[in-house]
Amino acid sequence: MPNIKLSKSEENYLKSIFNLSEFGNKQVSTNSISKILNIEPASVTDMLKKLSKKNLVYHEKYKGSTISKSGIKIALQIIRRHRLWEVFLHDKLKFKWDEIHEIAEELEHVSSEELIDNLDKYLKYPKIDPHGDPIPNKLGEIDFVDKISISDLNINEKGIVSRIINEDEEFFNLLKKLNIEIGTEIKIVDKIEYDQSVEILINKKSVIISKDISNNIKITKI
Amino acid sequence: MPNIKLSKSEENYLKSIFNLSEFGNKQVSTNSISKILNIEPASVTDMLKKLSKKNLVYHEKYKGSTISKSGIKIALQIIRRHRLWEVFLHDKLKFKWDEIHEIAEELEHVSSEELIDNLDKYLKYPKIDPHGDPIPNKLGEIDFVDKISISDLNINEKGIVSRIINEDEEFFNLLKKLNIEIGTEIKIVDKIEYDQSVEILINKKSVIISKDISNNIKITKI
DNA sequence: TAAAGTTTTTAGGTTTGCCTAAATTATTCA
DNA sequence: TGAATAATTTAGGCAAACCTAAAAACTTTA
Repeated sequence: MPNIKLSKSEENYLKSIFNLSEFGNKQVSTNSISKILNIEPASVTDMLKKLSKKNLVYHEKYKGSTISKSGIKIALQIIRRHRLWEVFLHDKLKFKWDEIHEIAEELEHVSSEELIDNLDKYLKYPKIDPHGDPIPNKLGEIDFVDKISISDLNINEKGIVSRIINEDEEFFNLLKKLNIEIGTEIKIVDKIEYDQSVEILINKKSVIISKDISNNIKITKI
Repeated sequence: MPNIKLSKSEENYLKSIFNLSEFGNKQVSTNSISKILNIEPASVTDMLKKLSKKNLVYHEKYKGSTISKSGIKIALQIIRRHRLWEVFLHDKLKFKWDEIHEIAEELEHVSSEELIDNLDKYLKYPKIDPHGDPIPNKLGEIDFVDKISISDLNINEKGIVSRIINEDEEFFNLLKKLNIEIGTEIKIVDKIEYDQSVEILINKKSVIISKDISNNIKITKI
């Protein structure tokens, strides 16, 4: 397969389509891509045609788009680059958890395979990024640890925080206030039926968090 | 001064113009920029107009271009980014001397001031890059060590290799063969009038190098 | 099931950064 | 010094990646 060199735009589209498709399994609407990338639907259609011609997505007029095998492969490489840079920014350059995403968004488009491989080695082949997201290896293989949310636990069950979905600064600050970070152990004290908020125990202190918050915190059951 | 965000192209032009201008002192011809960037003269004219409108260069029709104060400032920041990345690639990621330029050429356009400052700190504020070129600090200040070439030494004088001008792989391989790298001590054995080649002593072995080669190797006299 | 609403596409523009060909200006040198 | 040559600019085009407005196709719902 001739390693096609893609533009930054094309790479961003592929990454978004992959993310929206839930690992290539779902059809993706033109509108959803438009919203995620903040680009008008008409422009998205243009690009879908282009990616379609390159066999990176299948696009059926007025229906939706599916990412192809080779599209997935490329998307995983971009995600790999992104997450490795995040590890570097966080662990080596001491950036805070919520500052790394934007910079990694730029760095991920520097396309030298050797660069990424050497970076990977330098970082000692990390398996997850600072948000707890798994990092694909050189071959695009990725650990699909099917994570559950806090709200999926029952009363008295325990878990370890393993992944934070929302990457906004606001959310980051909230977690800091709650003393929650990756690795934190939590225990479900109570589940409130009314609004599905959850009372949890963190370091022997109990707090009540909303449904929205608990959905954004993935855990490993213990 | 409102921090204008420049495109990759604009940054590359500014960097080239700065380099050709010998630190802002010389007028630069449209043709010389064209040659360095491998872009047709007509396109260079277009860009010069654009940079002129932004007050980054002064451009006089059919005469030449001069880089402005603010142009120099920006150029120095780009050079700073480039050289810091080169140090990172060489020292941390263990890239070879001749592989780093191309990758740094990409990385230098990732424009986060915080990124570069943290990188600088992480690398312990290096003063020179792997080629021996000085790295501007955050303020754009740069050590102007006025280096002399091998050919400037007289017979029996000694020097330490401090900077390699030519960054091509070929030249790199040649230096490897000659056992020359930054820090190597050399002594002038003889200067051949005929073609201005020089006989030098490296690690007790004597070799004759052409004028072109000796011009590309800067040294510090000892 | 047809009208209304939503989604998607088409058509026609814009900007950026490049190109070629031709015109203009500057320089060289006989 | 003026004719040839070289350097530079102008003019007109092109592709990429956006945009808006309008048309077309799908979906919902009364």
